[in-house]
Amino acid sequence: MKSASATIRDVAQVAEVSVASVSRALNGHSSVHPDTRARVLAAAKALGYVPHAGARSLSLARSHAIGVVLPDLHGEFFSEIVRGMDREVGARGYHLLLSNMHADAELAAQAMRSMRGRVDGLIVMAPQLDAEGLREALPGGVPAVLVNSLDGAGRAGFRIANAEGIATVVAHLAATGRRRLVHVGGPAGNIDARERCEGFLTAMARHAPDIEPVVIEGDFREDSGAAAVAMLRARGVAFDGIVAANDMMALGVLAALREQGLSVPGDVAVTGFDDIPLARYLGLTTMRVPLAEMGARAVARLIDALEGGTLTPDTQVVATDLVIRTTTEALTS
Amino acid sequence: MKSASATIRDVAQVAEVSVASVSRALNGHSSVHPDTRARVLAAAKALGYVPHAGARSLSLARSHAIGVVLPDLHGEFFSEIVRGMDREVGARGYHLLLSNMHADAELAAQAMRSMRGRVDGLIVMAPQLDAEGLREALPGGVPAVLVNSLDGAGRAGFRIANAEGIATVVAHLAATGRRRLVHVGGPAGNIDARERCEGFLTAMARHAPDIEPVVIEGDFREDSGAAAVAMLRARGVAFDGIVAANDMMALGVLAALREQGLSVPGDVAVTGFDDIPLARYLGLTTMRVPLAEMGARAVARLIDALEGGTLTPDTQVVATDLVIRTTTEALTS
DNA sequence: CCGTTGCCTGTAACCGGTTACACAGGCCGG
DNA sequence: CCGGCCTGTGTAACCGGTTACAGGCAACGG
Repeated sequence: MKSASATIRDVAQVAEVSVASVSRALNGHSSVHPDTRARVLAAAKALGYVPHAGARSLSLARSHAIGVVLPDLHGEFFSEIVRGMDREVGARGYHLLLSNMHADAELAAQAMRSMRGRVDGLIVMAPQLDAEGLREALPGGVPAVLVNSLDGAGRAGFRIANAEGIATVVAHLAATGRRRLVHVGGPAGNIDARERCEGFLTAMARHAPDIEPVVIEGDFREDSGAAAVAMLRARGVAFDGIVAANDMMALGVLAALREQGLSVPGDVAVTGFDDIPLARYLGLTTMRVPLAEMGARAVARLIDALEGGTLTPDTQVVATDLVIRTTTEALTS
Repeated sequence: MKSASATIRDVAQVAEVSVASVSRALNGHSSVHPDTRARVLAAAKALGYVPHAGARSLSLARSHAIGVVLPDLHGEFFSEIVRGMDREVGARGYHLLLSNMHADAELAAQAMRSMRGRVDGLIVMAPQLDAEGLREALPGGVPAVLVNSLDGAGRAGFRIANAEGIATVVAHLAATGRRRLVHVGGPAGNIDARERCEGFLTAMARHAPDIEPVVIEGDFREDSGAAAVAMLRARGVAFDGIVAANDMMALGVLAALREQGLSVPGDVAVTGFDDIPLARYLGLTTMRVPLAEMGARAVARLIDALEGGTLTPDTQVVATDLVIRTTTEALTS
């Protein structure tokens, strides 16, 4: 029981061998005499020796940690992704270093820089950064995988099939007889939000060319879904379906509609996007995005590259699945 | 644009000064001539120099990272706590290093050891470890704050006022006329589960001494809540209230009850514990535990200690609040 | 009996920072 | 003119590991 932790030199002294032998013995090198190894192991145990990971990674130029940069941990969207990463990372003997990033590009760059020498690779989720800001923020020498981010300069990455997903949603709603659709979009500047919005407009042009599509900008949070409904009612817009750009806003929409005495799905159908765990409980029809799987795949790809492979600079698209629940049940008219 | 990152010596060479001056200039020491500082800054920018955090922390014996050890990231319980930690840690310029821990004490110890030299302090959430296992697993030299864990050996910690919380729940149910209560408990060996279970029995002894309290063991996950209901029905147990040891099981209970044609709260009242975000959406009456706040406080306490304060080895109790929603509405008989 | 080989071990350099200490030079007062 | 102080800088040790390289020693063949 000592307060100051033992170093490898302490172990060497107790075992009466050199530090080199201690290092070799503890790392399972073959060229160590069994007797020596035993003495070293005994000394290490007696001293309660634990290798200093920082020193080791400095000398090995390998930290066995990967850094995760994300906008925030609010809501289940990022939580799910991180959960998937955590699982994969644990299975492969790595650690996860979290870093929150503000929207500001300069601070984002700072956050990433502060990880150099601390992690072997980076996973960056920066849906709110433009290509320019992202390229500047990304440090030079570190392998990085981008998730839901604009591809600044040919980096490896993952992105969600947003436009296709929204198109599926619109088609589904059209099939159940809804045509006067409103899209509640995400914040300006967010790449997912933009792709989903554009997908909505494209799909509407095909499925309901005679209808003028309505888009209201939200911020991906619950409140803005409710606010969108309030605005629609205030303006007297007629609608029979609301396509929210994510699940949280859809929940706000649901609550607001019910509060206004509108029935779902009787009067209005509602859809979300992401299929966060919460959606299942509320019967929300949504596009399932394999969030945890995407996180795990990002980690796997990064670690594969770190351990000898190469990081091909292409963007992999993760597909989405329509999950039909009660908020879009067919009208029984 | 170089692949190999520049070191401080490269900067020194370009700026034509010594490494000491570079270090001093970049760290804002006062005893640096303005001209020198300017040359250093220019050279650093030209080379795209970013300090190597690993090397720095080795020499400073300070990593500005704190390690978090937890059982898993499933469910919102730990997610919420981590979110609170993340917020606090970001505000104070630290990083969070995550490490999942298996239930096995030996693996848990391994996980903690692997963090030595990588973090300045540890936050340990190990509700499933007994005092013995925890004491063995905890590394010697690292300051640690325990959250929801048995206090192995006078460590600083936080714990939830579980027994008091459950007592409040039982009292609330009794006040609405429910007396035949069933407790669906958490997994054996989990400290929160045990405290909640004991709290339930104690409270029952006071509020309904004539009733034989029923306890069914679950595992804190949704399925086991449903399984508990199935078992109760199979055994023909009569009950008018179910006190689940956490929210997730309460959700399983709710679903199973409705599937069996029982009305909530008409036939049966249901309560959870934790007040995870999900609970609000489902109208679940529960005890609110300030999870994020607890995470933030744990971090704050640890960092305060790291930065000069001392870590007092006492356990702070976080209080819970009863949140009454629809699953325990009073009977209108 | 000697050279070679293979096994094991120790010395010391290195990873990339920080900083104690020494010291050069300019300025001051005596 | 000289000693002391103050400012700014460089040299080198150190943090705690890993490992290239050199070398000691026993066994072995010629």
